[in-house]
Amino acid sequence: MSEASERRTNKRSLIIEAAVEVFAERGFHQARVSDVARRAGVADGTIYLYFRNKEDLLLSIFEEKMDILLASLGEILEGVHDPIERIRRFTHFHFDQVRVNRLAAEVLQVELRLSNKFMKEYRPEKLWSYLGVFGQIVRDGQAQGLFRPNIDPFIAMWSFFGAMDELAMQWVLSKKGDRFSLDAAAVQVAETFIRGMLVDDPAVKTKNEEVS
Amino acid sequence: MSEASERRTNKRSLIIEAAVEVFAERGFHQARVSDVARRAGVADGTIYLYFRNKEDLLLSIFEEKMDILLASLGEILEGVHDPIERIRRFTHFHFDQVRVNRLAAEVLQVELRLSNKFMKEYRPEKLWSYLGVFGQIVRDGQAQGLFRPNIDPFIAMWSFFGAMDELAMQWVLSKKGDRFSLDAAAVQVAETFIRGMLVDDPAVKTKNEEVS
Amino acid sequence: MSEASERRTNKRSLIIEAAVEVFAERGFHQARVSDVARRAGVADGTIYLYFRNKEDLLLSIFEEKMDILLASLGEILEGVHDPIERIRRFTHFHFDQVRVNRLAAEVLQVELRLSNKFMKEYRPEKLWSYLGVFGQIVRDGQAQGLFRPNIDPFIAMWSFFGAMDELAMQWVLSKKGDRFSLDAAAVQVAETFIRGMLVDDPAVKTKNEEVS
Amino acid sequence: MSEASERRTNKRSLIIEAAVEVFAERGFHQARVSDVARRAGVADGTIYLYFRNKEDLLLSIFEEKMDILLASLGEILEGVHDPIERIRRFTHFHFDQVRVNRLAAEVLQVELRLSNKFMKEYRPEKLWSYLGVFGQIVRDGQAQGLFRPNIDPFIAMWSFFGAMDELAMQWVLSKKGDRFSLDAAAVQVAETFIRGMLVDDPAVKTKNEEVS
DNA sequence: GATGAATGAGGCTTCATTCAT
DNA sequence: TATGAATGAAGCCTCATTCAT
Repeated sequence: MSEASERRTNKRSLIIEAAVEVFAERGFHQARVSDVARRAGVADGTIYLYFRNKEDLLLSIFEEKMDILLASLGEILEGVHDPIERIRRFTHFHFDQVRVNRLAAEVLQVELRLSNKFMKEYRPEKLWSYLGVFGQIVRDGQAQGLFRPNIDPFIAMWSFFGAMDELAMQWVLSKKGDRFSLDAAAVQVAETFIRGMLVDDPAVKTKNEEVS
Repeated sequence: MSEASERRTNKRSLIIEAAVEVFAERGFHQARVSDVARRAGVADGTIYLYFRNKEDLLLSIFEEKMDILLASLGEILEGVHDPIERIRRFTHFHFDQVRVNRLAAEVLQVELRLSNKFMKEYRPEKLWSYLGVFGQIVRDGQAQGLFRPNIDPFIAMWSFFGAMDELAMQWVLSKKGDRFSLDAAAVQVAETFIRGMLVDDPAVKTKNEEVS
Repeated sequence: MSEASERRTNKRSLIIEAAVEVFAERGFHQARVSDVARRAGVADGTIYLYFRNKEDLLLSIFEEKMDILLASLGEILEGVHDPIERIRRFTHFHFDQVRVNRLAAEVLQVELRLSNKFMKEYRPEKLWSYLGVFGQIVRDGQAQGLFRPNIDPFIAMWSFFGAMDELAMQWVLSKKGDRFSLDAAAVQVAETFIRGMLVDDPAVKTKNEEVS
Repeated sequence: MSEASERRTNKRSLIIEAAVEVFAERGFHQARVSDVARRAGVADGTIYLYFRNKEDLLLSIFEEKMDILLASLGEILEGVHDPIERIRRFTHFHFDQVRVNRLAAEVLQVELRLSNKFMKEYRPEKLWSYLGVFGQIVRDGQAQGLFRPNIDPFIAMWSFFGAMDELAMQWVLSKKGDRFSLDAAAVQVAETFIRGMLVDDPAVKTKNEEVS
């Protein structure tokens, strides 16, 4: 990477990280662009060299974080072929990310939804890719006779995401995370969805790690 | 005074219904109070005789619709004691409401989240009551030995809600609802969560109505 | 006129007159909308109840003043049928207006031209009506055999306006109007254009009032 | 170094020509300095090596073009002593320039007026020199007994310029120049002003070339 | 209760200009 | 000379809310 493009990347990252912090603290609508600029240590106008407008900055946080998420998810699932195990890893990975990247999670969970553009116009293709991984696991599981064939992978995928997302939201909103642990949430979501999709033949449930 | 004419003169209801339409069309932040006033056929100032401010109007929609929802849910579950059956009825009821009251659903799904106050300060106690019904079903099921004791009802309740909510959101956002039917979603969510929470003993799965 | 509409008209006029003063003093681009508001004794936002934006305010000054100008020109020319006399009256009327309404003239002369919209997009139909009167005088004069038939009324009209306009501009820019008197300008422009358009036959020049 | 390659390396000329184009296309206020830089193929900052600021660039166009205009006008009038013929040549020369250098004309006509500094502070001395030629013609004509002595050369000069300028503006604004030809305008302006200023004695009108 | 004209705070964004390289 | 990334001042406009009628 050349020095020029590195500086460019650095400044962009600087602003993204500042925006994550400021948006998480004050909320997207309450946050002023100049707050983000001050936090990033740049002039107000500099932000507009890297982002079209304030909303683009929010969406860019999403894109940026989803890129990282997608890459990391790939690594986590690499070499794991059993659909059941893949679901467990996916779930734990997702909640781990929420914990590790709490501020970003807060922005994505809470603030991104404030954006009309995001909810109604923006096509979150990166999110679709992310969830598409789950959809494929379901289809693979069905092909292997693990999951019931009348499960609609599309419905499964969105209900799985909705469950995790809502729990993440509740965890983020309860600032202290004191209602429940993310680990407990991960275990319960994974086991519920796995069991919920399994065929009735109990023979397959051999690798169940859950203590029940 | 007939119910129809009462509604006619009931400015508050007029405004609520107008707000539901306008918020659904333009989004909460994009919608102007004067838009709501024009749609309701009242003056801007009149809105402030019934609601403290724009946000109060949004929250009032929520409260109003939740009151109806809570009452209706009570009727639906009345006389039904089997936890499994109660979950099935709850799920179908929820998605039915989304379909029947599509605009209100859109406002609740999409727009309520736009309100900072709602997400960070407002305590949606009506929503908690609504979901608390589910939490109680889980506890009842556990008491009856139907559901695994290590299921955390709190986590179960929010993941259940998140799953339904996200599916409703996807259904609403796909303006034509052509990706999947709400009925299919209702069946799948109910069966997944029921099976997902059941104890391992297969003896209990006698009343499974699902075609699998 | 009802009380309501009168108040509306009054506030609108108040703003127009304030804008004429402020634009004349500071120039259109230098003037702030809040300057106009303060001068008019209204809130900033009130201006936007009557005008779409700052530029619309400038164009509205033009429209408003041209309406008055057009009406007054009609009165001045009423009952005067001789084309030569009509040109003299037109010319004197125009320069009289510049003198009497100096601020408005300054805005129209100097500031209106700052508006790209005016110069390139806006169709100044009121100005065309105003000049059209001159064009008709030329055609009438030609029909009466007074003015040379190869005079193009369109060219005559715009060169006549250009001559008056530039002199008005020079008079306005020389803040003291000390280079020349508007009366002298009126006489000279009128006589130059009249003589410039007359047929060669000297017989017609009987009514020349100019002292030469 | 050939003239072509000199121009190639003469950044100043490159920038001037780029500015003429960009200002003509978008207008002075709408044009961005970076637009001019891009068109000229230089960096934004380079412009400030040759011009103090954006306005200086505009005024430099004016100075540059007026220098050429003044020199050319001198050549055109060289050896022509008859005031009437000099006016004719002046007029045709002016409109020829408008036609030949349409973009520059547009900038001078329309955009120069956009500069507050030009209208209110800047002394367009080159323009005064240009018009001073006309003023001198008038005085010469008066000295020769051709033009009426009560013609004020200052008023004559500005009304002459205003007439030409407004016609040029109308021609430029009617993008196709289809309302009238510049030749017709030149003839009519010249003849109108000549006849308009002549003494009453018809004996002098011997060289009238106009077809009337 | 009802009206709707008036209010006025507040912030996103542009773009001419600078200056370290 | 040349670059172009960075600067940061400055102001138009929106729209929720008020209050005199």
